[in-house]
Amino acid sequence: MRIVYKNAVSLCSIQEGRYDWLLAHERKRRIIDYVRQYRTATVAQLAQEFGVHTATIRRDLAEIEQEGALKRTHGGVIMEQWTRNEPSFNERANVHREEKIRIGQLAASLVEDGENIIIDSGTTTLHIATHLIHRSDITVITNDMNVAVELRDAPGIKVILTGGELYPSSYMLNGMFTDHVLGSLHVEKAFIGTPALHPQHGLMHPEALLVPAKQGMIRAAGEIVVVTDHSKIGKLSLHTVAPNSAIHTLVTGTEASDADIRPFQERGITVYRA
Amino acid sequence: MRIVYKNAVSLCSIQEGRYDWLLAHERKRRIIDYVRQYRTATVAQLAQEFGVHTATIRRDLAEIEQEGALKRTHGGVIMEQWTRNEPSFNERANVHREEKIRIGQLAASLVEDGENIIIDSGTTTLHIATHLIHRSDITVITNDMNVAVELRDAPGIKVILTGGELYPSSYMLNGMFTDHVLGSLHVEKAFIGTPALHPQHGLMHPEALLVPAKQGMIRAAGEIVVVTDHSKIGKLSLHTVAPNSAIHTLVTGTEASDADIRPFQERGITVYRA
DNA sequence: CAGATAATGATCATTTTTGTTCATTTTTAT
DNA sequence: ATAAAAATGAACAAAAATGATCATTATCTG
Repeated sequence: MRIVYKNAVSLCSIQEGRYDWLLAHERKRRIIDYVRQYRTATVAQLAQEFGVHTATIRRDLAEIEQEGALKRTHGGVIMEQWTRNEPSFNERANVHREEKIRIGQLAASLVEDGENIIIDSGTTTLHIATHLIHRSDITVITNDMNVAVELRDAPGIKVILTGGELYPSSYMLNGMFTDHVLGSLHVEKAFIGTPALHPQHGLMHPEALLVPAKQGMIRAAGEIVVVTDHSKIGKLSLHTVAPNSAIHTLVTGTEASDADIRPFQERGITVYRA
Repeated sequence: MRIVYKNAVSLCSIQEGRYDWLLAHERKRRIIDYVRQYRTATVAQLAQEFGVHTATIRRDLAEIEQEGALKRTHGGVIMEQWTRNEPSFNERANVHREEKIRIGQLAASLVEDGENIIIDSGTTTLHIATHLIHRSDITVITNDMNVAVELRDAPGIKVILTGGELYPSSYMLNGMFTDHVLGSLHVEKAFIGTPALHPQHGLMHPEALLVPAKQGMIRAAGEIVVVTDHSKIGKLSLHTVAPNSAIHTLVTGTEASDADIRPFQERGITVYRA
């Protein structure tokens, strides 16, 4: 951001039409935006960002905290968190965590500004959401409350949660309403996670209840991107969600071997290893 | 447009060449447009933009504020909408917290095993969910992710989240999908929270976007239970969500006076003070 | 065209906001 | 645990914005 001090008076200093000193009110609003984007900020950072004294930032933060939007700490502010973490969820998330983060980052880079996308429920797909926070003009449809919460404060992102029944002890929505919402939408891309991806049988899943939602996502999207860590490749499971011919792109980790991915490449699927 | 000849022409006005010869009224209209576009503006910005003295802008702003279109602040103006910030969730949750807990507990006791109920989004209604955790054989439909998460691990409770768009910086779902889901359900009871309950006008709400969801909940339920702390009783707001005749039961706190609740009792509404 | 009326610009005392300093508290490193 | 470093809040000074007043300019009316 370009900072122009108030007392630097130049009559015709309209440069690219943006005036760069802020109303106190606007500054407070932007502080909130800033912290929502980056989750945390120091007083010094904010003072520099907005070109004001740290005392001013402290005064602003005191007011903002009073309003309840953010939580102050020594040295800065953080977002008031929704951390009611499920142990089993965390456990799953920590298996191949590094790989999943890389996959999420790469998958997020496949999303272009202005697109509407579907993000499936899952630990890997959640990392896609995390990497979309700073993006703008994107609509995300998801059946995962974690994804929704992750993107809740992202100013450039509109979040639509499919309705449905809360799958026991998870943050995932399923059932008739989910299917109905997905059936009435069309998006550019769908990012689908999976516990089993087989060279012959394609996308598979052990739980029949969850199959229709995934199939609905696949039907609703023009391009299907499957994201999964390397350990799921080659696995079999009970139900076939979709054949490999429905998949356009596969994002996995560098841990996946050439042999793992070759069958998919041969079927015309673009494979990325993050 | 009327032409006004001025002899004092500022350099910037020549360069800009757009806003030089404006009638006062036209200028005011454009100020409003400008602020609508940029969300905020400083007096200095506007003075430069329209080539008039800051005192003139101040006079304009005073009138505009009088008319209610914009909100003045020190140094400039902002859009009213952004000032009249609904207090954040955390802030609201802490106002009358004890009373809301009592209301939630009493309201929860109105739910019988085996029933299907709707729980509206809100801080008071969230306490209803909290008091339902140990109950069994209850289906809860809600448009609030907080309610859903609260009941996520309750073994005896099935949770259905309506779909919809995530209302910015909240945990509330709204929009077409919400309305559709609510339109296809019927439940025994709906627990509705409200920021304004008026003896004559009934259930009111300041935000038009959120009205259809509440109306959908009311239509979907056989019995309407309004839960609200005493401070909301007697308040007016912009939109009428439902007349008092639609309400069957009102749960509020002991803080509510006899005079507060009498009008509702006279209309046949059962009133509980928790 | 002259005078009335309204709008604008300039000045200044007052109020609000921001910057500075410093004693105190909290965090970090030893 | 103790000392050094950093952050904080409070008090005060400086700067900027405001409202009121009054002079000036532009438009309207007869």
